[in-house]
This record gives sequence, C-alpha cells and structure tokens, in this order.
Amino acid sequence: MTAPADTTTRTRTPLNRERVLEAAVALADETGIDGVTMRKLGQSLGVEAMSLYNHVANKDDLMNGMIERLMVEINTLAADVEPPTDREDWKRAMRGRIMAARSVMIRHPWAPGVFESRTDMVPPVLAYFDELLGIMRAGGFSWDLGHHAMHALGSRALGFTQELFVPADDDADPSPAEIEQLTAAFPNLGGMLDNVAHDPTEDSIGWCDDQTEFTFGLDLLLDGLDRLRDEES
Amino acid sequence: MTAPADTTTRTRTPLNRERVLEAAVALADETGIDGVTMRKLGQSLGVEAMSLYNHVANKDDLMNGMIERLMVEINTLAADVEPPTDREDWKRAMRGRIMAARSVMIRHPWAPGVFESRTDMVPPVLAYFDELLGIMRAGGFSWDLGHHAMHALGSRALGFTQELFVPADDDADPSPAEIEQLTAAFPNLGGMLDNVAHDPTEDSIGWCDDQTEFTFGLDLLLDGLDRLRDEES
DNA sequence: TCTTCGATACGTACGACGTAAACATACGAT
DNA sequence: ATCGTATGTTTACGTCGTACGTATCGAAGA
Repeated sequence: MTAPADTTTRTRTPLNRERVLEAAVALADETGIDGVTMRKLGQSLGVEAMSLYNHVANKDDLMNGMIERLMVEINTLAADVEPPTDREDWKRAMRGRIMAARSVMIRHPWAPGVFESRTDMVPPVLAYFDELLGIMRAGGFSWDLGHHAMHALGSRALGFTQELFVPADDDADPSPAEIEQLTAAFPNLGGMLDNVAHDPTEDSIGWCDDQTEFTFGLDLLLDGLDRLRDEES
Repeated sequence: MTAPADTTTRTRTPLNRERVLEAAVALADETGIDGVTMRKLGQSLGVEAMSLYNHVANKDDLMNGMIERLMVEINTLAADVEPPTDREDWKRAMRGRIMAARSVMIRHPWAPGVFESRTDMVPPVLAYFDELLGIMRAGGFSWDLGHHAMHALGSRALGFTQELFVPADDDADPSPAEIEQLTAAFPNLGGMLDNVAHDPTEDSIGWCDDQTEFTFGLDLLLDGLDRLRDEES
C-alpha cells in the first residue's frame, strides 16, 4: 500500500509556522474565513491536517498568527507614513496610519471578523496601538485623554467599523418593490434612501461609499479630540 | 420499549417560536452563545433538537429571532425616553435611546457578538434606526448628514463598541511582572497604564470603566455632529 | 363514534469539524 | 552507525448542524 515512492525523488519543502500562516491568509482571502478549516488548510499545503499542529498549537493560535501577519503588513505600511513634524501635526500622522490599516483590512475582508472575535493581546497589535498613543503624546495629549481617545476610536483605529447591513448576495441591491415596502414601514430610512446620493460609479459595497463614511466618522472623532486637546492645555 | 405511558397523564405544553426564542436567550445568558446548540436548546425545553426545526428554519433563523427579541426589549425601553421637545433637544433624545440599548446589551453580553456576525435586516432593528434617524431629522439634520451620522456612530448606536482587549480569565488582571515587561516593550502603553486612574471600586470589566469610555466616545461623536448641524443651517 | 389528516415531536443517520493519541519517518549531532 | 528530536501520518472520538423517515396527537368530517 505505502510504497516509499517519492521520498528519494523529492525532498519535501519543509513546513514551518510562517508557511502555514501564509497559506491560511491566502486561503481566507480565497474562500472566506469559514473556508479555513484545518483539513482544507492542510490540503492547500499538500499535507494532512494533523501535521499543522506541529507548527500551530491549535486553531485559536492559527487565528492569532493570521492576525499577527496582518499587523506586520499594517505596521510596514504605517512605517512609510511620515512621523509628526510638530505638535500640531499629530492628526495627520495618526490619520495616515489608520488609513494604512484600513487598506490592509480592505485587502482581507475576513480580517475584521477575526479581529472582533479575538481578545488576546497579540504583540504587533500592541505595537501598533503603542505607536498611535505615542503620536498623541507627542501632540500634547495627556495620558488620560489619550486613553479616552483610543476607546473613542475603537475598531476604527484598526481601519474598520461594523458594517451595519451587508445586503444578501442573492440580489445585490434591493428591488424597487422592497424599497417601497421599506419606505412605507420606516419613513425616515425610506426618506434617506430617496434623498441621499448613491453614486453607483463609486466602488462601494452595496449602498454606501465605504471610504467616505469611514473618513467621515474618523474625522469627526479626530476633530473632536483635537478640540479637547486644545481645551486641555 | 415505547410504552404509550404519559400521553394520557400529561398534555404536553405546545412549543412555539416565542418559547423557543425565549429559551435560547436564557440559555445564552447562562452558558454563553457557544453554549447555544440545537441539542442543548432542545434539552432545555425537554424536547429533541430536531423538533426545534418546526418553529425555526435553521440556526441562522434562530439567531435572527434572538436578535429580534432583544430589539423588542430595546425598543420598549426606548419608548420610555421622552421624545425631543424642540429642535435643540435631539441630542438628549438620541443619547437616551442609545443608553437604553446599551443597558440591554450589558444584560446580554453575548449580544454584540451575535449582532456583529449578522448582516440581515431584521425589522425591529430597522425600526430602531428609523427612530434615531427621525430624531435627527426633527433636530434639523439634512438627509445627508443624518446618513453620515449613522455611519459615524456605527455599533455605538446599538449600545456597544468592540472591546479591544478582554483579559483572559485565568488571571483577571495582568501580574506586575507582565506589566513591567509590557511597559518596557511598549513605552506609551506602559506610561498610560502607569498614569491613568483605574478605580477598582468601579464596576468595570478589566482595566477600564466601560460606561465612562462608552459615553466619552458617544459624546465626542454627538458633539461633533451637533457642531456640523449648526454649520449646515 | 370512528376515521382521517395535518401539524408536531422523535429517532436515526450523515458528513464536517477540531484535535487527542499512537505511530512512522527523516535528520542533525554525536 | 546511532539516537534523540522534529516533523508528518493514521486512526479515532466527540460534537456540531441538519436531512429524512416515522410516530403521535388533536381536531374536523363522516
């Protein structure tokens, strides 16, 4: 049954943690996070599922590793953003780093969900937040205000916010009949749908221009924090 | 084997969707959302797992139903919050409703996770958002600004934000050694830990006073929106 | 009163999942 | 040449969601 066939002809590329995580990220990009099972991940590496456990403690550890990889990606991009040049420049430096994080999140749509499900303190995540906090400190924030600021930003600091409604895939946009029904039951939401411009040429997931909404909320917070910082000093 | 024993003595209380959802919420409250499996839910109702499918299409539908129940709870509380009395009163009315939502989320700690994992438009959720939007409209918001506002608030409108780090349960608070290590590697985070007051008498999950941070972020956004509304008119 | 039928509950079964345990192989240092 | 250690395989267990067929029951019609 098991002839020692190819052991001589092919020296197997050795697996290691990095290759496992890389494959996991790639698999998640292709098939979504639910497509990442130990069996399928093994398959994508030409290996049995249990072999993965030599490089990863368990599935939780695998997820943490995937996050770690993303964070390295983010921190690399963030390193290209100019550090603040003076006390008033904190907002620009911060915004740049957050938008860098966001660009990575957009490349890996499964990532926000994984981040949300995880509560462990992964070092590269800490490094990222430490840098944000450092920028605020350099901008004159008190420890207290900086602390509040991190909470106020929340997941926005990592470049994502909860998408309220992602329309089901079966028909991307709601039909006119559905809209009419919705407008009747919920007049304010209906009015909004009628009156808010939805430029279909923009690349937007569903109805709203993600980028616009994200920066709107981000700037609202950053401007508010800027005002508080001024009052503080 | 199967004597028709108790069919005469006991008329079984009939199951229905409402009872199933109620039991599911109770089970989630007791054992966490992962404790809610079809088998265990059936067990808690004295019924086989498959019987539940007579009242619930599938597990997804069950989850939607649980959310629906929570939203009814929220909307009931929100109905007690005075509607805005004049154009300037929008912030109070909005804040009250959001804090009502928050009180429900705190009673059901599993709820944010379920909300985050769901993308369907459950009617009572729409009703809630419709009401928030109505309050803003009554306060003089344009459709556009109201729309941006909902995005800016994000999950905060439902009374929760992503908790960045929930310390592992094994030891609730990090040990001094861990803190020292962390401070060394991440000076800004370390400085914050050293300098931010953490009143242990407050009921706070871990290090930060949830309520304080939540209202801080919420007010930051509401104040910023108020300023934009003023500029708009 | 007896029959019939639709709704409801049960029981069994299947495939997928994470992973424990025992085993096999390969490799670098002695 | 040998032997421990790191790595990959095989088998198996328990749990999950749920498809499918059967049994039971209350109410309506004969």
